[in-house]
Amino acid sequence: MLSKKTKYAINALVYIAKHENEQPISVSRISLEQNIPLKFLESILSELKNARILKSTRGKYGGYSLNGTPKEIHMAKVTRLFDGAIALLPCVTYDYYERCEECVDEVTCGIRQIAMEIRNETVKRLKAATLADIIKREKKLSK
Amino acid sequence: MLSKKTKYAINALVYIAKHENEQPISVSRISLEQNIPLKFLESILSELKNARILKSTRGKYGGYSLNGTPKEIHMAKVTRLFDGAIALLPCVTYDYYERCEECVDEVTCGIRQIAMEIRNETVKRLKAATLADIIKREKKLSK
DNA sequence: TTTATATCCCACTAATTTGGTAGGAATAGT
DNA sequence: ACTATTCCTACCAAATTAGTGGGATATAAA
Repeated sequence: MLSKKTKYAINALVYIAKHENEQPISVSRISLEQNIPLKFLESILSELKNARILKSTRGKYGGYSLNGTPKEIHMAKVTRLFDGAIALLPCVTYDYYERCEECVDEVTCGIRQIAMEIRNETVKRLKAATLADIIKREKKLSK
Repeated sequence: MLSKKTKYAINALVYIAKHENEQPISVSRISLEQNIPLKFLESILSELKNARILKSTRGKYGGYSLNGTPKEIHMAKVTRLFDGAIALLPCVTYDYYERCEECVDEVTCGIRQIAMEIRNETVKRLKAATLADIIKREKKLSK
């Protein structure tokens, strides 16, 4: 399951992407429109900024805007940022590799391949899920 | 990520399946061979029994044996039992359906379809990952 | 220069989940 | 009776998740 943090982050990003012409957008506005607790959202957007997914402008009329196009920002990156590895096992991740403690022999582990196949599929689809793609899907659905 | 409970469960099931001719197998033996804390394993096998994945024999020379063939028992069932829903969002699960609190409108949600596609793929592969399949893969890998 | 509106930053907390442990009752084979 | 087993209930510690609070800092406009 995606954490609330990740879901909030995606909702906020989609909102910002939808209002690209009005950027930057303040935390308080997103909080109101998307029903996300203000201070929590603040910390989320700050993390997104540190990860260079968003950029910020301080002071009056400041706020956040996308650091990149809606086609470049995708769910895999956001998910990894907040929820860590996407794979089912720590031993089949790029970014967060670790041995399985429980594992007697990694090389002959029967579920490792399976976990790897699932990860590949999942990452592929999450990378394809860019903000642009999500917005396109939403438009199609609201027709 | 799979929880330790799920991984322990799968390891234990694979072990039992591998020793089908010597069944029933005691908790203490599996605990020793698979390096799983005894009391924790006890509770895991008990849950597997309540879910009718294992069956038990009490008393001396008792233990656990598979309730079904190694081809019938698969990772999807075990994962769901211990970790709950497999999907990324609560609104795209069969067994554990719940609205996303964060969601403004489920029908036009752009990431719901994506989550559904990923779930379908993942469940398909986890269902294919039967004990028989896992053991076959292990044999292949140890050659 | 003051004021209003922003982000930034650091510390704290409450609730939930995860990964166990402890102790003893019930059961069955020898 | 003895011994090895599952069964059952309660408890517990650590980690993670989902936040909150308070104030410093920056910037545009009046």
